[in-house]
Amino acid sequence: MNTRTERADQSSVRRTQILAIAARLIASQGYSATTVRDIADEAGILSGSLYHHFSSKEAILEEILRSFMDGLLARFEEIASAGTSPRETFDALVQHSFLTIEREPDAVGLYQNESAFLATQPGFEFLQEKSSRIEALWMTVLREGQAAGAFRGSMDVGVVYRFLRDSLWSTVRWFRPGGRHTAESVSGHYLDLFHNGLLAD
Amino acid sequence: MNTRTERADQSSVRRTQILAIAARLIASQGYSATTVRDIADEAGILSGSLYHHFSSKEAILEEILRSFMDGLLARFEEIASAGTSPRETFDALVQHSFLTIEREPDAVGLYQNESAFLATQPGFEFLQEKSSRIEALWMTVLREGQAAGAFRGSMDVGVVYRFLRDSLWSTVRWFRPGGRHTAESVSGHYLDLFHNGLLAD
Amino acid sequence: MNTRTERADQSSVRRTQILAIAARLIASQGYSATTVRDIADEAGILSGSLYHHFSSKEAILEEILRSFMDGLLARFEEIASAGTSPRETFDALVQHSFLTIEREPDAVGLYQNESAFLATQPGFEFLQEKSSRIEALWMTVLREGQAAGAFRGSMDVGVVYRFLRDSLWSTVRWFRPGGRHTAESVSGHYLDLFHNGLLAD
Amino acid sequence: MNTRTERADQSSVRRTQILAIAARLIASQGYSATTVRDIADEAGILSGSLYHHFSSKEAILEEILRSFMDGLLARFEEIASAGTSPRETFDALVQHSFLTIEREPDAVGLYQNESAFLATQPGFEFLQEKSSRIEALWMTVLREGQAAGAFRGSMDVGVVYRFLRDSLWSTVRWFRPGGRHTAESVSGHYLDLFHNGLLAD
DNA sequence: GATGAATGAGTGTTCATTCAT
DNA sequence: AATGAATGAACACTCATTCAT
Repeated sequence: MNTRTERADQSSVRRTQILAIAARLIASQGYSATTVRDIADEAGILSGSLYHHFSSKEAILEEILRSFMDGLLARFEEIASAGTSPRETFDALVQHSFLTIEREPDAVGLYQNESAFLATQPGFEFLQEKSSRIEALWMTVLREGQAAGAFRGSMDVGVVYRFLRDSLWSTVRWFRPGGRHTAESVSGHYLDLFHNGLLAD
Repeated sequence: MNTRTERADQSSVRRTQILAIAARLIASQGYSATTVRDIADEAGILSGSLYHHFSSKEAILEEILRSFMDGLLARFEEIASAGTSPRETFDALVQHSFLTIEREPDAVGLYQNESAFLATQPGFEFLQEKSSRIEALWMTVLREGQAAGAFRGSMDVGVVYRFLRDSLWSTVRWFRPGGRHTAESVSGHYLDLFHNGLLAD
Repeated sequence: MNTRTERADQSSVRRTQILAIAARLIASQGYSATTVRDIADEAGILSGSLYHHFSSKEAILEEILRSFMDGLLARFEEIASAGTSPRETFDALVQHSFLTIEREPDAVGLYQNESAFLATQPGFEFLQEKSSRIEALWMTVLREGQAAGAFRGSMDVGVVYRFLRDSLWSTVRWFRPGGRHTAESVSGHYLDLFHNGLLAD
Repeated sequence: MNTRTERADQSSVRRTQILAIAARLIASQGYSATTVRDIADEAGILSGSLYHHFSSKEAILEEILRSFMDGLLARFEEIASAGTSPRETFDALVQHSFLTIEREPDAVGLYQNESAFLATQPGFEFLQEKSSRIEALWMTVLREGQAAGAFRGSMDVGVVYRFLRDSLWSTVRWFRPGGRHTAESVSGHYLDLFHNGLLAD
């Protein structure tokens, strides 16, 4: 590996470190309560030095969200196009979601807290677009499941999707890696509840 | 009604107006992105004049959250002590929750966005305390339902509660009064899903 | 005079003070080398307090230039429409210009230093417009003077105007009120030179 | 030519390029509004790399001004000591000045905009000194012209010099090489006006 | 109860400059 | 001769808060 490549890699490493730090702080304090000085302090540099790597505070936020959404959508699309039955696909989508919460809790938390407001802001239109595509993908699975007789046909799929989605992603607030739960165990509880409901019999 | 009472009432009216404005702004933009000037502008006064009504920006936030939590807990306790069956109690709790979202969407939204971070801040310990009591109340209903054979006994009540709670309150993000849904219709969808689950048969 | 009027006047007084301070500093150091702290320091307030009176540093600059240009153009138009002979009008324009330099040397100096660059900047289009109208007004006087046989007909009026204008307004760099020269004496020298030229006979 | 000399020449070429770029940017935007990054960008290098050629931003400015002033004064001295008549000398000084504006508009423009402020700054005393010598040289020509009966004796030579100088050098703001005017044509207009004045007869 | 002027701390960002590589 | 990461000071501007009027 030559010197130029090493340097580019180091640069990439530095950027990635900063993005991780920023994601953590923004996820826990909120975007506007997190200062660039907070981020720089944790990165061990001065706040002005951040601008060597990123053009603005907002650009950091955008990069975190964009790469999170891109990765998530890509993986969801793989799962949806795997040719499995609607119920199997649904279960796999759920399992991957909990895996994502386990692996990237900061990006998930940040998205949960900030995306509603950001989606309307210039430069963040991609949030709307990606989440629409994710919604369409889940809705398709639910509708196909109804058509195939796997899911109850009487439900309003649009409303059900929202209940499922919110219940799933809100998990990030209490399910943190290293605690009592794993992605797998939470997935299990989630699927049991949403498959069968609360009622006995 | 004497002059003193009238004045106190006017003051109270003004306070209530300001609290409503603040709740709306904070719910939509977040606490730290909402300035006291934003609030004052909407109230038609100068920002400094807010301090005749409230001692600080934080005090406004606290008052909104405290009265919201107090009211909610009080009503939940009424419902829980009505002597109905666990399933009836559960359904009533759900219905009242959606009614609360319909009536006080700003307080609910604000609570959803800010409470996680605030709960650890000095002066906001009451958030932790009230929400613990609410949690205990719901958990009791769920456990009693299991004991009575109404709810499936195999579920982890703690995890189920979180799924139920998050799904329910997150509704505030898409169910706004005056839209396609009413508290009643959303309640219906919610109870159908959580009672019976997704799966057919 | 009631309290409200007094206060509005004080406010106006404060603004005027700040504008005068800013004009002086910007005229001597340049706009971008003059900081809002420089201005605030001289005004005896903190830099942030300037924003109670003006929305931005640029707004201060704009207000100085706009009121200067408006006043100058208005007076020039009065002079040009007084019905005097071309030569009398010309002399009066010159005399008023030197009077302006004597009375508002900071605005004149600031205009000399910054207007060329600013004229192309958004929000400062008025500079171009006003100076075009001033140019048209002088050119008319010069052309009428040629037509009337008062001024030599062989000269290129456009070029001559520029020589006259630059020589006149550049005076601000060395003719400061309170020095060896007065507006009247400098006017005399200027008119003698430009009327009769350098050459003897 | 040996390697060392070649290298020094390359270095010299690079320096000259950078000086030309800097002169152009500073002339059009002003010194403090021109960043070292602006200069480096146009030179195709990073801003830090400028410091291999110049010790500071100020050193660039100084070098531009010093070489401009040295060249101008040297040429003026040649003209003044050519033994021609005062009027011929005067005309030659004017002609050379316009030639200088045509050849080095950036240095001239930069000097016009910045020298008044810079002259008082440490490290730029040479500006004062050179311009004093230039002034003395022109004043001598004017006085000798008066003594010889070529120029009118009634004029205040000090004031006249300033009018002549400002009118001449301000030309840089509107006379740019490649436009409608040449140094020669502008010289002609200038000399006609200042020789003979505006008035007919 | 409200104004308007001001404070003082802090915000995101820019800049000339340094230096190991 | 140039890079790229960093510095440290400064910048324009914002904010919650205070207080005399």
